[in-house]
Amino acid sequence: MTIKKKTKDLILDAAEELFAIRGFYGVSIRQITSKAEVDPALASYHFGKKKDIFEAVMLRRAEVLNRERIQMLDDCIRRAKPNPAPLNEIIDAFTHALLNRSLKGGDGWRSYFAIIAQINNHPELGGVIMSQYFDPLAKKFIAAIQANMPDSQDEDLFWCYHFLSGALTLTFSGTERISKLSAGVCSSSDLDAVHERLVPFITAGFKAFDKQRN
Amino acid sequence: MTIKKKTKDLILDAAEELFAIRGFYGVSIRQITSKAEVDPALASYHFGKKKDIFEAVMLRRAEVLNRERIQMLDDCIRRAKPNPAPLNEIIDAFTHALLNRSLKGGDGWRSYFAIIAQINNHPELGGVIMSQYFDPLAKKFIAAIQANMPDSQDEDLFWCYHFLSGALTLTFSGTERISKLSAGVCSSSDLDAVHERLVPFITAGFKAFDKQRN
DNA sequence: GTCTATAGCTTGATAGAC
DNA sequence: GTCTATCAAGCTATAGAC
Repeated sequence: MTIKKKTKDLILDAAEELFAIRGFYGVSIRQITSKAEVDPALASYHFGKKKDIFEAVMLRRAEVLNRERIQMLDDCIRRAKPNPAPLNEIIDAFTHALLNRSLKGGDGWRSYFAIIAQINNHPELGGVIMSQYFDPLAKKFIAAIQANMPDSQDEDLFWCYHFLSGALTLTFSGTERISKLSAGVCSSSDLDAVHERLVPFITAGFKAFDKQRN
Repeated sequence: MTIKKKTKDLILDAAEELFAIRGFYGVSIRQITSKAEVDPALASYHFGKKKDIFEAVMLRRAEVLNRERIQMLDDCIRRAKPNPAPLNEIIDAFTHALLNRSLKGGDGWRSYFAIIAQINNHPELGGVIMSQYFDPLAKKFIAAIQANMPDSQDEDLFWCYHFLSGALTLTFSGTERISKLSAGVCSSSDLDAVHERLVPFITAGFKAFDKQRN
């Protein structure tokens, strides 16, 4: 039943796990191929340069993720018609697939999100790689929020999106800081707990800029 | 007038700037000493190992920062007595010194905060270094919030703090992503704009978990 | 597709002269 | 405190045999 994994995937799996912990520069090709139990020369044969391995890691899961998120957004817009979709459902559509994969997707997904968290907060790469993979989707979500808050100002909404992005990616980072800070009351890996709190928190934040309601 | 900087500070300045852009592993000791225009051997003479340079960079600005923040918190608590301090003032006390230094503190401070953003989202270091330097202060702020929202649940507050931390540090990261996403409507470096929006956003988020108000 | 072998660098760290 | 010189190790990347 278990089919032997292709070399390419073995390399990507190993690279994903190592990049998540030590970042791009903290990992060597030899460490990757060693963890993948594959010859070092095969990395450049299959991918080319080290940067190409990293981009392949990024790309592999981005597509499936964004497809799910757009699907959820479209669903909640359709359900609400002819009214605009409720704010909390929009936020949930934005975050649900991510939190869910991060919780139940296995180690590969967890590593992937840890990389995303680092990239998003990286001064050079955040504006390039994150934009490349996620801006088209971000624009769709902001448009949906605009439909819900027609009198709001663009600048407010973009900044709110920015805060959402920061809160969300820190959650992915896999830091156990909140466990220590709360003396065990909270656990970083308890993504159900985040699930229940992130959406109301962010929704309330956006609503603070709804001119119609205030 | 201009006093010649000591070698130690030259090294720290250069290291700070380089670590901010490329992370710990992405920077070599030779790159640091070269930028500092100082002999490579002096790095280990003054600091020891590479990790010691990094920790010296972290430590240098943490103390002055936390002193300012605690001062502001104590002030707003004293002003409100005998009532609990208002939520928005507590959040402002938590963020004001950081945003202000990041805006007007010069390049060194900007680099420092970019490092903080990366560390906070780093799976290994976030739970160690951030806790070490900032958890005592975080606990004071959460206690102040608890005084304002006495019926709230601890678990809710810790998670809200976590979201605050993520939103705040992403702002420091210096990514220009929001500039691109908003097609120029917002600019990452316009920290006045953040100043006006972060506090109401986060305050509203916390209030969503205030049992007394809902 | 896989592996051996290796070229050509750069790295962290230090010993020892001044 | 500063600098020269250097070591051993690790690095990316590839050429060429199988």
